[in-house]
Amino acid sequence: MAPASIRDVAQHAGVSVGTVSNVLNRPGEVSAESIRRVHEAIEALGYVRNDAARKLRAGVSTTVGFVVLDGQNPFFGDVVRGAEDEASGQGIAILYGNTDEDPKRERMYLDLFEEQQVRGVLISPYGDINPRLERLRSRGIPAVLVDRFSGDGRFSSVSVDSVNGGRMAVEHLIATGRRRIAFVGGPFDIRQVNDRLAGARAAAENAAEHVDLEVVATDALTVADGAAAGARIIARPRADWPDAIFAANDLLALGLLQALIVDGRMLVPDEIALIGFDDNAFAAAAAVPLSSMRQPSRMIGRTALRILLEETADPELIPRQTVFQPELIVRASTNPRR
Amino acid sequence: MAPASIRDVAQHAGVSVGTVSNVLNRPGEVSAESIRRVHEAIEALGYVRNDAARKLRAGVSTTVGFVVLDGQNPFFGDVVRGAEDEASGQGIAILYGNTDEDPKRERMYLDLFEEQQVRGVLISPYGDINPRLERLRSRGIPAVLVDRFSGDGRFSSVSVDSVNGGRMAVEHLIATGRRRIAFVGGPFDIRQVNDRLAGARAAAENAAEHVDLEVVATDALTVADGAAAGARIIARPRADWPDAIFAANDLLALGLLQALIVDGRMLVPDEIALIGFDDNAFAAAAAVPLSSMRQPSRMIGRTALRILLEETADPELIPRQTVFQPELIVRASTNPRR
DNA sequence: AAAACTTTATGAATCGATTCAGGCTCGATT
DNA sequence: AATCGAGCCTGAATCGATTCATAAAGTTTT
Repeated sequence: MAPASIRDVAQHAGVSVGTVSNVLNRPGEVSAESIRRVHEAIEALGYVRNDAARKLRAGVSTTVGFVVLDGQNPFFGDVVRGAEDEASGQGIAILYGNTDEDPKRERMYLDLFEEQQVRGVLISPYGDINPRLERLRSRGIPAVLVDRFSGDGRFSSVSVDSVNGGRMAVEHLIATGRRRIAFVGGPFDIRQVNDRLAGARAAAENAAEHVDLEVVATDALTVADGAAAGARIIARPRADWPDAIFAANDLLALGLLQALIVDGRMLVPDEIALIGFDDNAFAAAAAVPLSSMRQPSRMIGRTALRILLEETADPELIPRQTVFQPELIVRASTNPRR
Repeated sequence: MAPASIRDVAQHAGVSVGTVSNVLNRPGEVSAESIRRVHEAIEALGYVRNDAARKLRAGVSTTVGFVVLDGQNPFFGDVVRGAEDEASGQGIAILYGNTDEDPKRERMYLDLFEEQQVRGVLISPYGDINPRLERLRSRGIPAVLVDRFSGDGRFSSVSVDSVNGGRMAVEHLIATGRRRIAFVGGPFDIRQVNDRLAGARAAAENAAEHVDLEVVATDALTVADGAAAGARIIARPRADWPDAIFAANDLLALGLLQALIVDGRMLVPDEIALIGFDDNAFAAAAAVPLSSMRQPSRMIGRTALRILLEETADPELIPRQTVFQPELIVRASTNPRR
């Protein structure tokens, strides 16, 4: 049997289709009696609104697209979760796309979202997609950048102050008595990596005492690259080891932690302190719980979605940049030396 | 300017709307000349198909819903990724919903997916949702269970043989010389936990020599619960420690690893061997790389999506249960004692 | 009691892509 | 020369919810 349509409901309730629609969308303008009968009919027939027809006529969409840079990174998982929390309260579902830093996939998902006429798009962008986003906007689909400051201010964005985060991380290392600090991270064309390094440099230069800051470059922000960097570091003569490492994100830090274990002896934190960035779920869960610069990842997702919905409600809104401050989370990996 | 519709394209190309539609959907029945001109018009006008209208008339959907039990667990992240890989090749997008084991959220997402008339639903179910899924099926929306064997065979499912996995894990511990084994896991109303324990018991009983198997129950499969269980274990007199632990999943194992470190001395693997289940990305990345029973998580997602699409193509297909075998991945955490 | 509002209900028109019965052209067959 | 069929195209009808001009019924004001 074909699923019930609004016409069936109207017939069953003894009212017109217009009234059924009004019950569903503006119950204030309908009598209590009609509401009751319509709901009864809906119940009896198991009626479910056809979202395609609704979208076609009314032009309102109940989905939001989210294009994520790296689905494997728990940080993005948390951001999506935050957006989902905010969305589900409003009956909105999330169309999810993972690009793995592939511009082709990025484009594909934006095309798909345009066909779907989503209500809006959240995106942690990889390539230069301003033109694509402008085009979406011209079709009434706004976009909010996530985890990326919109330099030119053409779109709203929600991000974290990475420069300040880098500064705080290195200041913390200095405060715990370390003076020979290594920054592990890369590639430097990722904005966040650059910013975190800049902050680290600022902290090292402004320190009361002399602080060494060396840079150990990695190819990507992964556990494997972190482990490789760690192996390179401890392959040096012991005298050349740093006494602290600031990793550009927690994945690198986890890799480093793995490399900094020799003969069952954990070098962290007594020989080498270690601090990461993100404070993902696995930072606290590491063998030596990791100090980290917490990004309010869930809040980032919530906020981005909220801004997006505000912009769909009023397309004249001027784009705004929301920047959160990271928070220093101190755990065992940066305990002062014994 | 309103976005171009198929009518605008037809006018611009000097053909009828029917022809444009044919170019898009069955190019074989259209002359080369028409195809050329239609494509030219599409290009010139920046036409994008309106998926809502298409869905309404043709009844075909380009989205698939995926309801996930625990979005924080990297295992599910991988499964989603696998489904996404398979989907994106077919121009299908994934509507993503995370339930966090909340039956209310589960129901909400299924309602949402029904309104959306998704092509089908992938779900790692929590509560008893057979009635809801039957209803979806009666509306032409098939469902495939993920990471859960469909006992009654009413739906297709893709899962992993947890009993066998549990057996293999414990056999491996025995083979490396351990005889006092602890199973850490819970709650036992989660099917997988029960199955893994059953497999573990079988291995212990069938061993050539006598093997002790104790059960340390946890409230959930999280890192925190793992750490708590580990703390309880090493609080005992040393003589009562097990010499190996089989954790019901990797999250627990990571928590255990954290607890099994005393005075900077890592007890794993020399005092206590440790093996997990899932082989998520953080198992290999742990301070002591974790042995684990690998679930082919990405393949699970791919396979589930493929089966789903086959069922949408032919609703008469009989549900089938696909069961993968887990694979033993040996890493340092179960190295033989030195 | 008439006029002026209010409140509520009606149902045809509409959104844009697809479908399909019917029509046109042109070469092949009889 | 008439008939037929293949190939291609046309455009009205359709999917189901929303919107809105119109109307009916009821209430208040004069």
